[in-house]
Amino acid sequence: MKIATYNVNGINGRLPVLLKWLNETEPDIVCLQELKAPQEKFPEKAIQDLGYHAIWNGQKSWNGVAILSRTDEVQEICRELPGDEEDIQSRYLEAMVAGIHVCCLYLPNGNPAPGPKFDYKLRWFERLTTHAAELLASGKPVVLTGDYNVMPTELDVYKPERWHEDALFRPEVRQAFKTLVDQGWTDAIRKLYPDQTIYTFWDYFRNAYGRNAGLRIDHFLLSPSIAPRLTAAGVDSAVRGWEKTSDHAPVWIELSDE
DNA sequence: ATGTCAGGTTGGACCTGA
Repeated sequence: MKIATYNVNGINGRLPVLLKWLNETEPDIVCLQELKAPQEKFPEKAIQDLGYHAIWNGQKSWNGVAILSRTDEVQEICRELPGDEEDIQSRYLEAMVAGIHVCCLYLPNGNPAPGPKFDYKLRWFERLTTHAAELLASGKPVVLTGDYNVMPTELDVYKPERWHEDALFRPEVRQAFKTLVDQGWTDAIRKLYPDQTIYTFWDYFRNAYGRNAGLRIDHFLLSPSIAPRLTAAGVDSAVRGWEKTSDHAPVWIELSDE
């Protein structure tokens, strides 16, 4: 079974790219982030026509997450991260698919830092960590995936010295990611490729993709009950070179049958 | 500092967020 995560950066603006990629790679389960579309503007028909069930949590202009499945039904569990009833940003969606507890998240960017946006990012991270601990304690097979907006280590940044003050790389944020992973989660890409330079994002400026000036900020965290099933993982980086494409590339993992 | 996108709008040119 293949599970993918993809920050599409506008699902309607990038729809041809999304559909082409789905057709070519046929992931079983897909988590999408940055839909940038209100609930009623999700391209449900186009995605259904490719054979996918979908649930989504939309929002006008910004954010927005979705979970797609072409195997089993998607049984929604919740559409907000617990811990702040005043948080109205659509950044979280959790569902049961094919016996797997799938959590799709779009962690706040946090720039400029320091500032209220950075504070919001850290609070969001704390809420995620609290919720993740409960999921771990349940013992269920859980996949916690999406755009974390964090480069965990210097290996995940093309020029670390330029990013130390950025909200995606500041020590507080890297520590927050480490605290989360240290609960017992497996970073799928790093488990299989501990020393390789692997990026999932290249910004639109200065030919970043052409120069491979990238970041690794989209991650798969696996609970101990599912991590032993991990057989492969990768980034469909060629998609980043397509016309009218997102600044992120799709990331995927392959799981063996139980 | 630079640079490039998408979505949105006190309307086709500028704003925000990334």
